[in-house]
Amino acid sequence: MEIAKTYNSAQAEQTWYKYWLDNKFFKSTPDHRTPYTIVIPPPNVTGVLHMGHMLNNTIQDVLIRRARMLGFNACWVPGTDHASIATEAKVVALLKEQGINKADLSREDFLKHAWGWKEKYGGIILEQLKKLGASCDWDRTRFTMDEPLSEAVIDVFIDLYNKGNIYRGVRMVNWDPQGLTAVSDEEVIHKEAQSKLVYVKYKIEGAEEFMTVATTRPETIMGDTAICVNPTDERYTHLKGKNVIVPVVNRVVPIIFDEYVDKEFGTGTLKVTPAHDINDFNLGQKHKLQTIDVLNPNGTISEAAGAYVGMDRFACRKQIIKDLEEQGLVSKIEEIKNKVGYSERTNAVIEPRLSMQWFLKMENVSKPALENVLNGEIKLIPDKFINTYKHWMENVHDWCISRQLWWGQRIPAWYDDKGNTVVAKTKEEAIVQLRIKNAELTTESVKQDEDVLDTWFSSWLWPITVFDPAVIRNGKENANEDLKYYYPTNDLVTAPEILFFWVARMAIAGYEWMGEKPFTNVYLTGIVRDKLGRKMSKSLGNSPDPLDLIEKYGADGVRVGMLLCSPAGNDLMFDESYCEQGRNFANKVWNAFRLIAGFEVGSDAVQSDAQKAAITWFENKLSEQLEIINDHYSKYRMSDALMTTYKLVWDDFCAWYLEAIKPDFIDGKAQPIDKATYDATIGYLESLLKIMHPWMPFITEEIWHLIKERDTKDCIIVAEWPTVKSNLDKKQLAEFEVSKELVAMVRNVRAQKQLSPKEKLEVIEKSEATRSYFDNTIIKLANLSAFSYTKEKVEGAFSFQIKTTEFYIPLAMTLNKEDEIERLTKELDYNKGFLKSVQIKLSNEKFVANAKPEVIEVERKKESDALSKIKTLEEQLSVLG
RNA sequence: GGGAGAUUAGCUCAGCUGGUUCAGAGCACCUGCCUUACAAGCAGGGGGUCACAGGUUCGAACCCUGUAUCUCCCACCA
Repeated sequence: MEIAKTYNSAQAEQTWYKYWLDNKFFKSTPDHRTPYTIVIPPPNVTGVLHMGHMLNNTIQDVLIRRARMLGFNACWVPGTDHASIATEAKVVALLKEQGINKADLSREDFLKHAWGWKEKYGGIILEQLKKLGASCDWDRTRFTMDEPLSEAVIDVFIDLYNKGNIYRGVRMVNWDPQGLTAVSDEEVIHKEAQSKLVYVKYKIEGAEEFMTVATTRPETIMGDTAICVNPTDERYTHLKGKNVIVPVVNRVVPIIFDEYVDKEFGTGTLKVTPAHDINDFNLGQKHKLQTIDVLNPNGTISEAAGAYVGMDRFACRKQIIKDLEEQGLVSKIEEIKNKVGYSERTNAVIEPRLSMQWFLKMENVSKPALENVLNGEIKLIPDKFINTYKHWMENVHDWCISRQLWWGQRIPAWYDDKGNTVVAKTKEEAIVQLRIKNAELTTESVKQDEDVLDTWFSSWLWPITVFDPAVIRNGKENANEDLKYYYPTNDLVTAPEILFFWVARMAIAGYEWMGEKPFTNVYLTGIVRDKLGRKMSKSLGNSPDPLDLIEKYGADGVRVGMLLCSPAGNDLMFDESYCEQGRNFANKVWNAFRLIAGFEVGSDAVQSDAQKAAITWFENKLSEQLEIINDHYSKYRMSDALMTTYKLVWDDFCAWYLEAIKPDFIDGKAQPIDKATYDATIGYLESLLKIMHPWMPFITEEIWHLIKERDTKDCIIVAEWPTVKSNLDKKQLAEFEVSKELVAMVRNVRAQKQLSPKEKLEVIEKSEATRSYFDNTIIKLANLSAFSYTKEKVEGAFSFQIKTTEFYIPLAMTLNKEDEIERLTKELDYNKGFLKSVQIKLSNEKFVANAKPEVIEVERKKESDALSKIKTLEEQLSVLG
C-alpha cells in the first residue's frame, strides 16, 4: 500500500462527511437510550460563517461527538434565526440596488421578496457548518419563522397578554433612525465620543438677565419645555417662579426645581426636552411638562420644531451652533468626552424617542430563571458569569418587544376605529372580541397592529419549539414524544454577549411554559479577537475567512487550532499559527499511522523485553491520561482536554512508544514485528483515534478505515469511547519516567562528537539520571522494567540497549560519599520541616474544628508519608555512616 | 458612578484545600541534525522578583489590605 507522506485533508473531508450523512449517523430519534441534546444557537439567516461561529460550533461538535461515542442518543438540532432587523436591512438594501423602494411596496410584496431572499441565501451558513464537520441532525433543521414556530410565538404573546404580563404604552425607546425601528437597551452600544458641550444663554422673561445652560444636543432646543435647576443651588434660588425664553423659537418656558440636577456639572442648569431624553422625559412626567417632538423618525427635524424643518439632526446641530453664536447666545464651547449610543444592527446613532410600544413585564416571569442559576440547577461555565447574571436579573427592565418592521411575527393585536384593542390569533376571533366592546363594529374597520415582534421573542422559545411548536397551546402535559424525550437539553454553547438577550430569556421561557429549565450547562465561549486584542469584525477587516482557513489547514487542523487557544469564558486571541499547529498535529498522526501501516508481522519474530515493557507502560499511560481527559471534559475544560490528548499522542505514543517498539533495521531492511506487539499497537492506535475523534473527525475516520477492512456501519463516529483501566500501575509509570530520563541523557551524550567512547561512558556513569536510575533500582531492584533495559549481566555491569548502541554501566556506582550525605541530609531537613508544618496545622484547634474531614484525612496522610520518608532517609544515612 | 474578573516565560494560558506535581505546558526562540514514519520532523538548550507595596503564617503565585494597569457588564450628567 502506497501512503502519501503528507496528509490530504480536503479529500477525507469530502468523503467522510457524505458518508456519515448517507449512513444517518447524525440522525436521532427517541429510543431507549439516554438523550444528549444540544440546540444550536441559531445563526442569523443572513449570516456567513465567521470565527465566532467556528469556535462555537466546533465546541458543540466536540461535545456531541463524544456524547455519541459514550453511547448517548446524541441530538444536535441545527437551524437559523430570522434576525428581523438585520435581514430586513439586507433585503431593503438589495431592493434598493434593484431600484425598488421599500416604501413603494405593500407589506405582502415586501415579504415575498424577503422570503425569496431567504430561500436563496438562507442556507449558506448551514452548508458552511457542514464543511467544518458539524454533526447536526440536519433533518431537524428549523427556522425561527417556520410556520409552526411562528404560530408558537403568537401563542406565547396571547398567553402572556392574557396573564396580564404584556402591556402597551408610550415610552422612551431607543430609536434607530436608519433602521426606523425601536431597539432594545441591549442592542445599543455605548461608545465614548468626543462631543461639544455648548453653553447657551437663555434670556429670563421680563429681565435683562440670562441663564446659561450647557448642552451637547443644541438641535433639540426647539423641544425645550423647561429649564431645571437643583433646589439647593443658591445661584438660582431667586429665579423661583420665573420663566425663560427658549432661543430660536422664542417659547416661554418655566424654570423648575428638581434634585435630579447635578449642581457641579456644567452650569448646574439643565434644559428639559421631554421628547428626546429619558431623564428629561421623567422630569416632564413629574412636572407635567409639555412634550414637543422635534425629530422625524428618520432623524430629520420635524414640523413641530418650527425651525430647521427637514434638516438632518447632525447638520442641524452644526447650523444651530453657528446661528446661536451669531446671535451672541453662546458663551463658550467645551470639548468633552461622553458616551453616545449606537445601534448594534445599523450602527446609526440612537435617538431616544417617544413612541407607542408593546412591553413584557419582566418581574413576574423572571424569578425562576434567576433562582435556578443561583442554586446551580442551571450551570454557567465559567461560573464567574453568575454574578453578572444575578446583577442583571435583579435589575431587569421591562422588555420592549415590538419592532417597526415587516420581517418577523406580526403582533396579534387588533384595533377598531373607536380605539378598542384586543389580542387574538385571527381576525375572526378579533372581530368576535371587538364586537363585545363595540356593537357597531364593521369588519373593514378592524386593523391589525403593523409591528412585528422582537427577534428574541421568538428565539427565546428555541429549545422548546424546535421539538414541539404546538406545546404552548396544548400545554406541557400534552407535549409530543420529541419534546418529552429531548427536553431539557444538556448543553448550550454560546457567547457571553448574549447571556441576557437570549440565555436568560430562554431560561424564563423554559420555566414559564415547560416548568423546567431549558438546558443544564451553559458554556460561554470567549470573543474571538485578533492578535492585538481587537474584536474580529468585518468592518475592521481583521477576520480571516474560516473557509479559507479550512482550505489551507484542513478542517481538523482549524478545529484543533481554534480550541488550542480557547479556555472557557476567556476571549481568545486568535492567530493563524494555531491552525498551523493543528495541521502539523494531523500530519503527525498521519505519519504515525504510516509507520504502523508499514509494519510486517513475521511469524518467527519474537517480542523483546523492551517491547513488552513498552506495551505494559503505554497501557498504563493511556489509561492514566484518558482519566485526566475525561476529567477535563467533565469540567468543560476543552483546551486542557485537547492539550492532554495532543501530548498523549505526540509525546507518549509517537516519541516514546513507537520509538520503543519499532523494529530495527538490519542491512537496510526493516525487521518484521511479532504479532503480539503488532496487535497491541493497532489496539492503541484505535483507542487514540477514538480519543482524538471529537477534535479531528475527518483524519480519524480516514485512518480508522485504512487500518483494516470494516463493515459500512463500523465507523469511528459511532465507535465506543475507550474506558479507563481500573488497576492503574502507578509505580510502573513512575519507573518508566526514570528510564526516559536515562535514555534522554544517553542520547544526548552519544550525540557529543568531541567525546571518545570511553569519555562518554564516564559522563553517563556520573550523570544525575544514572544516579537516580540506580537510586530506584537499589530500592526496587526486583521491579525493574525499563523498556530499554535488558536483564543480562555483563561482567558485573548492566547492559543498556538504547537503540543500536550499547552502554555498560557498572552496577556498583562510585558515588562521592560526601555529596551523597549532603544530598540526603538536605532532603531529610526538608522533610522534617514539612512534617513540622503539618503537625502544627493538625494541632491547630481552629483548623481541626473548621476543616472538612477529608481535608484532615489528607493532612494525616501527609504526616505519615513524611514520617516514613524520614525513616528511609535516616536509614540510608546511617548506612553511609 | 456601580459591579465582576484579570495581571505567572516573548505569546496564549495551567497551577484545584497555602507545603514533595511548585514555579509548569504548548507555541515562539537558540543550537545541532534531511537518521530508514514524519523538516508540517528529531535531539538538546536558554528564558519568569508569579503586576507593585505591605500584612497574616513555621511557610505565600495562592489568604488579607492597599496601589497600578487591563478587560467586561450595568447605569449614565445635560
